[in-house]
Amino acid sequence: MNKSDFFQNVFDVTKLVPHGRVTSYGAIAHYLGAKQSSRMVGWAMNASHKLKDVPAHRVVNRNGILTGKFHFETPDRMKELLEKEGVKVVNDQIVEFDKYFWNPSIELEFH
DNA sequence: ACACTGACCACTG
DNA sequence: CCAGTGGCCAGTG
Repeated sequence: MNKSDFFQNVFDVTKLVPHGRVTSYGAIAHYLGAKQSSRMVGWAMNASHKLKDVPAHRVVNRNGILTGKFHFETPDRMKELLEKEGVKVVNDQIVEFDKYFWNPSIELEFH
């Protein structure tokens, strides 16, 4: 996997996050075999602004905090999108994050 | 070419 | 337990 593939894979995995579920930067990085490149996942999200079909709002940090909210059109946009999908957000943090967490390393595992 | 910055995370002492 | 730190690497000045 080369570098540009990494970015593309980040987008692909993000698109696979089911409606009403969320995942984390680290989980995506880990799934792609680069768990220490979670920062790059965030960077990829930044680049995903142009691609409108990437649900960047379903990607938060490992604590379920909406760290990327200020990169949306408005700071409340991310929360609105999540709550529209049934995910509760209080104080910029996802309530019962464990319940909604979608781990690609498990869900997309090949058997 | 160099230094610094991130929408982060796991490890260490 | 918590603060510090190293790793990752594309972009920017």
